[in-house]
Amino acid sequence: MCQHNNKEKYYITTPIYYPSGNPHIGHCYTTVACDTLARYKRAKGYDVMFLTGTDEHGQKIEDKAKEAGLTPQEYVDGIVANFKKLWEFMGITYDRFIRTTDDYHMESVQKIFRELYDRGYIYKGEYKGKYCKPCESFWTESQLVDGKCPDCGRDVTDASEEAYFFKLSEFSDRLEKLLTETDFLQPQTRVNEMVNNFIKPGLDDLCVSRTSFKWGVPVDFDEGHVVYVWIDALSNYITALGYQNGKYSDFDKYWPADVHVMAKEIIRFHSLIWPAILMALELPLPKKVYGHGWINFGGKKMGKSTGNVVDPFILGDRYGVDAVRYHILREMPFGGDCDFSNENMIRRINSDLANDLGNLVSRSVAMAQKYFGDNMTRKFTPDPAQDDEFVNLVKAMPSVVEKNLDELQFSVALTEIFKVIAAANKYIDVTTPWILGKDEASKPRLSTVMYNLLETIRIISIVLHPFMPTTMPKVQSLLNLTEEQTAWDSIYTFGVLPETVTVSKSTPLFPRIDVEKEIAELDAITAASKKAAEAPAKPKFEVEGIATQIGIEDFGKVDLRVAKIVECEPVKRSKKLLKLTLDDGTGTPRTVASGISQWYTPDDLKGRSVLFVANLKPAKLCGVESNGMILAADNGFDADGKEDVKVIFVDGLNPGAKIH
RNA sequence: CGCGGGAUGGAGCAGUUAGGUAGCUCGUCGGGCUCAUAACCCGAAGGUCGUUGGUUCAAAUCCAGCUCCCGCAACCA
Repeated sequence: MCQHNNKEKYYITTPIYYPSGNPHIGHCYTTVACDTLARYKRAKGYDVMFLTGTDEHGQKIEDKAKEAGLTPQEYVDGIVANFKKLWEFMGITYDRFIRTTDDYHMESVQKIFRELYDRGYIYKGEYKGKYCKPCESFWTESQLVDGKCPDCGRDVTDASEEAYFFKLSEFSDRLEKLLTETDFLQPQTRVNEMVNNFIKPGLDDLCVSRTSFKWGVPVDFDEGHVVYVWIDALSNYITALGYQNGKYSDFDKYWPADVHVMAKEIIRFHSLIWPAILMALELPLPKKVYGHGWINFGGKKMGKSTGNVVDPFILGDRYGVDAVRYHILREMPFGGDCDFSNENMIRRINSDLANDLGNLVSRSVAMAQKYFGDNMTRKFTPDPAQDDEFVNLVKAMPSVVEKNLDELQFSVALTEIFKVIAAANKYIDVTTPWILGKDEASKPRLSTVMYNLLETIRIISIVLHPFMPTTMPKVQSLLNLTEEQTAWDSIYTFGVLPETVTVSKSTPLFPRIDVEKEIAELDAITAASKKAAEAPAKPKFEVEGIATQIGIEDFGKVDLRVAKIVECEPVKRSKKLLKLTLDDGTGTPRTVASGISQWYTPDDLKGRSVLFVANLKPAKLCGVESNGMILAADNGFDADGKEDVKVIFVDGLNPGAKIH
């Protein structure tokens, strides 16, 4: 073990998670990966700082809390407790947990915001959006519901509000260099995506304050403004070390971070916005940003409706936390996505953990006891033909594992370890201990074979410890290993195990799972939880509140007409739009785009008559100019729980007929 | 022509950067062993490497076109 006085530091972070819902298996992956790396680095003697936490501000939290009838703080407190419970359950050894609602963080954010302002990187400008006067609230285009205020359903007007902007555009060149000329962003395949999508088209300055909601860090020099997510959330990586606050004081020690780990959807924020903020603050940049893939289900992104059992608590309870940790780290390839299924997980647990690893330990320990009792003494009797290849393989493994762990290639590291496990099982077959055990004269040779096996198990137990922190100590206690014999640096030497090994009786480390029975049970759980989740949502067809009263003259402004659909085709580049050509009675064909392709195919619509708003201002949607709006009803939810929309057909009426 | 990823034996993947007998895990079938968690070891079957064309002595690999899948972004008048 390298016990230097000045231990090298290692600072690793997960993102701070958004607690608008409970944690799921995706959060688990990121956090388990970081934990494994943190444990590995600690074992190697690094002074590790492993940070995780939660990003608790913003409109969405405000809304969710309201829905639940709680204050935002009460709401996030509840969810954050669940996150912490899960991390404890999964054996996560984070050193610090930051919440953006922590006083010290909020204090730091205010100072950082002011510092950026003082340095001239933040300026006051105008944020354009849609405004609902009665509600006094701003909305973005995408928040609108049918072009109306999502709160009250009334019309909104173009308006702009005061907002602060960060001069992201100024860092364009430096960011491009950072991405293309260094290995800052991992995996490299993401670099093109960032450069082509965001840098080349030109980076816009970033809106970093809002006045439309209150749940956030107030801008301390301009009342009414709240710091928007970017500066609030990203700066957690430095405020948690005490940057601009008195809570902690190890910024100088741990910054810059050695690696920020995250899922790919937020790579953009960490590879563009975050470095730019740090450049503006004249702080060192993190050494590496690593974006991993997603855990999908049946090739599709994770979603509530997929109905898989993905509750990490349930999986951990049934199979053991270490098995879950192993599976997700083994399955996720470097940079890519992986597919999660209960079948795959159970199969992998059975074959890798029960059959190969568990059984290897079990049979080795059992033989040692059977032939030598509790204390086995090696009488060194090598057989190069049988031993050398195997022992050399074991000796070569640690450095390969370390290399892959350093590069966050967990699945490759595990594959390498399990090659040794397979080789050990084969070694037993080749050396046939049960034959050696029959003859007293071959006992010395037998003791050597057993020693090689137990020594291999010792080394494996150390390299697997960061991945499976609950199970490996059990293995080590079977061999009654001392602290030196389980130290990370001892894996480079084959022969650390003492000549006389004390062996304890073993019980199966990973019990075999009955696949069919287990799948059936999981399916039952899935069905039950799906039912429970849907029960309240399903039958509900809520009648929307009636909008505020209008005069007849207001209604008169809307020119409703009958039209016959003569042509209909999907709009390229769009998932939801259909392009309709209408006969509106004027003799001039009229083009209208309608977001109904989820519910209707072109053939459903051709030749049918519908109602539409004829005097709506034209708008361009995905390259199609739309001159009007087809009337349709929000018909609640269909049998699958999906939104149901029905176009109002009026077949037989004359195109152009006016509705009043 | 918005951006990116993918298509390899029944399933899941590696191999593509620096062209040259197509590899791994699971599953299937046959055999071996009996120390072990009906586990372990050996062997076999099974692939025109999405498609078309090009470069080359030689292409899963390089080039061009096409098809399909997934995601991001945009959009849901």
